[in-house]
Amino acid sequence: MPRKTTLSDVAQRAGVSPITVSRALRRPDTVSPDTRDRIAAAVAELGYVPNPAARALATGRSEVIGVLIPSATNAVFSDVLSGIHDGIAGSHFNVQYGITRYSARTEEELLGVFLGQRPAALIVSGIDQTAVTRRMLDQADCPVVQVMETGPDPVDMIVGFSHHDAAAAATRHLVEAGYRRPGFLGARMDPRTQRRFAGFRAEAEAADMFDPDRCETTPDPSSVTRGAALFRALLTRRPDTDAVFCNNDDLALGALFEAMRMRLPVPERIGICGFNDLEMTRAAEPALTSVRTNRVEMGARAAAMIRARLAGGDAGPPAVDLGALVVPRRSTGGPPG
Amino acid sequence: MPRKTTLSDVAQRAGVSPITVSRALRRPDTVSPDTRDRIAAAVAELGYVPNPAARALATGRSEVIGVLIPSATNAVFSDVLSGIHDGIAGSHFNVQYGITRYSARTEEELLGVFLGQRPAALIVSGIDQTAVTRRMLDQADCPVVQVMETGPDPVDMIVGFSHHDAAAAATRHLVEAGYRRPGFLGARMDPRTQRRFAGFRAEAEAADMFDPDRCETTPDPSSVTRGAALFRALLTRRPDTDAVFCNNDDLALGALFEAMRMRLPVPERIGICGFNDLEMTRAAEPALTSVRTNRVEMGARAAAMIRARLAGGDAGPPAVDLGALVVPRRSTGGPPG
DNA sequence: TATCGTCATGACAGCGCTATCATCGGATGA
DNA sequence: TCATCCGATGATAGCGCTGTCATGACGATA
Repeated sequence: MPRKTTLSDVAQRAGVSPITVSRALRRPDTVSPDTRDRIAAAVAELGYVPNPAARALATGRSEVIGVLIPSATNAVFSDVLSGIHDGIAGSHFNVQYGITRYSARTEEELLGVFLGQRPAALIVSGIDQTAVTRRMLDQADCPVVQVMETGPDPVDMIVGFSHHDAAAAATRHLVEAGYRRPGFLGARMDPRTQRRFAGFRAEAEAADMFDPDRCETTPDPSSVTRGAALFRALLTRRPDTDAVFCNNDDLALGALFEAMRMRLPVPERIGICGFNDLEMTRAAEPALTSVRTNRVEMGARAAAMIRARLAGGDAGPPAVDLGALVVPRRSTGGPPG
Repeated sequence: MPRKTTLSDVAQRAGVSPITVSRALRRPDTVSPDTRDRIAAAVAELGYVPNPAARALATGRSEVIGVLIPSATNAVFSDVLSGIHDGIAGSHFNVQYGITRYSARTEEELLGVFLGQRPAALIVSGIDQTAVTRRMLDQADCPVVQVMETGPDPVDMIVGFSHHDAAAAATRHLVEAGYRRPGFLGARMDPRTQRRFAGFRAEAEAADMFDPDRCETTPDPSSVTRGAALFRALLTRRPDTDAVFCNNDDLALGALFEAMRMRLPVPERIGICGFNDLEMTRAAEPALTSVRTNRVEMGARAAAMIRARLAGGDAGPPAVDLGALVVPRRSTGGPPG
């Protein structure tokens, strides 16, 4: 393997000094068009690729955007990641992920690692950081975006939606559809799930329909199988339950299948509402009502805010509420009559 | 923000030279227990975190493992990612992803970027790289692991399974279950999909049951909705089709829902087989037959091979076939009789 | 006792880039 | 005409770390 081409090689080739090449690459307008062209030619001929480590060392700042998410396999977060990737496409930035596995401690550790790299920016999930994490974020001298939620006291910038309000809206939809004995299915019970539960509870209480015995939850991870199990447990304990708000679409799909197995007609005998509006809700039979959250856009917005900030331009408002929309489908068509 | 603590700060605090601290951190056995302890104490007191950029510059080698995958939202790849994360947990390595969007050209570009970072190792998806990509990989002086497939001519190391054989096995299962007019549903039609199709075709032809008119494919991305549409199209054109091998579980789920809408009993009237054995196949009603591929383990193995290689130890065989297993469930219970 | 090898540690230089200040020729204005 | 400014380029130093070689102390060996 031949030695890697360096700035100096390019400089020599173009007949200028290394620093001029550096300038031509980073701020082309500060170099005369003539030399700029010669340098561009030399770069192309030599196939020069800048060494990001050297740049990071000299500037004290890397071009890595650190992203901390609880899980890579949860469709919700991979959508956000996808949006982030869209948002940084065409820039010089790179994305580095850390998976916290829903552990605030792990998040804290990973953040320490990221901070050691002097990241260009940080994206973290949610607003429930430990005190130590919070302090590190406050002191990080780079843009920080919290995603997935809204909240009164962001570290820096925040883009997301209110899980409480979204769940409340879904619950209201169930009530308006004519259901009277709604239940709640939840797994994992992380902070976002808890807020959704709070939204369900608030709205159900407002309609005088809240019954703690109709809330079936587990700290275990969410899955379709778990949704089926929770649904059966709920309907066994409270056979008169006539609707379920599921904390996410996986659970809802499991509930739907279990309802089939139990021969409970959906939506007549029991209504089912999911959360996140994954693609499959549309194609299900019956199609599943769900709550649309703009996850890809969330990631893209976070990336855009970071780019604007780093470019020194106007980054727009520091808090963006992308909202969430109940999408009514047949699974909550209401009881007969 | 106070200046970041450096090696020298730690050295001063511990009363040794910087280079000794460097050694204590990287190869503790080369330093006397006494000084090692003093240095550890100093590191803890000062909260020292090494600067990876400086290390990368000095060694000519970063601690980033570059991973190139077609999509972050496809559950298949996020499982692999998850496995990679498991596999590098506790090491000093970091993972950086590039999303190729199923484009060999994009893969080529991203690889160029990664190579500029002098990664510790590379993980790429599949074996269908462009000539340029292939050359870059051949010349990369770091471990390279191809994942998701097996093949006769790996760049370096490879871990995966034969899509052809896995699809053939699934097709054989359909035949053995008693189905006689099997069809194929495929989307995206990327190289892996094509190989699965080839496996289906080979096995169907062997049983004298191949009919090109029973193959419904689209270059568009895969989704549950798409599965439903392809299923309907196939059953409309060839109403006597009695089983479908779906290229993945999303399509299979869509096919299942569409079969419900069309009132075609599964598995009596039509058998449905998926691919990947995502979690939901178990919970579906009827439960979906699928092909189990060991995606998480694939990522973990790739990471382990890299770690072993970089540690200078025995990395084991350079080609690992993780196999794939047909998991029969009720959706392919066979026609009556 | 002289010699050698080994272990623990240190001095020095340099990885490839950029921040900072310096330089220089030429255009501008009084 | 001379001082002034500006745009384009260069020289220098250093970012924080590690590779390499040097050093010194000590015990083993003959």
